[in-house]
Amino acid sequence: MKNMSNLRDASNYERIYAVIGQIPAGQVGTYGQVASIVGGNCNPRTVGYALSNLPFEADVPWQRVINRQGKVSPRTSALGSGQQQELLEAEGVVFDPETHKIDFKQFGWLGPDWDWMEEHGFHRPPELW
DNA sequence: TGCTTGACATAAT
DNA sequence: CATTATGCCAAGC
Repeated sequence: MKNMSNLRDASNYERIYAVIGQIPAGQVGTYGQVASIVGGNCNPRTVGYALSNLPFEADVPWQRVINRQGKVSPRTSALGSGQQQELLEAEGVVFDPETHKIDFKQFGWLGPDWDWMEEHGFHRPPELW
């Protein structure tokens, strides 16, 4: 286990996983949002790629990361987007029965705690909702 | 080194 | 709403 108190020198993947790990149950973040928090040479595609490379057993709440449309990504790995939606619903996230989208105003993650970010060297994410 | 692909985002059409 | 185009970074070949 690495020293999680300083992620400034950690790889993008570790930073991405660390940020996603901060998303509480019942809330969802987006690929772009995670990328913004991680900052630097990290983009939405990098986040998606990192998650696609994520081992199944990894202790990362990957299901709480969805796309900007408010829907689970249609190309989610073997588990399938249906499974991802189930996991989120089990956490209290509600999908619109018609559009199959979640309401970011209700379930949108506002980012990690300020002190957590300061302690780990992250910067303030843009307020999207 | 260069090209292609990918669990994306955004703007234009 | 869908389709296209472009930008972005990491991996694989």
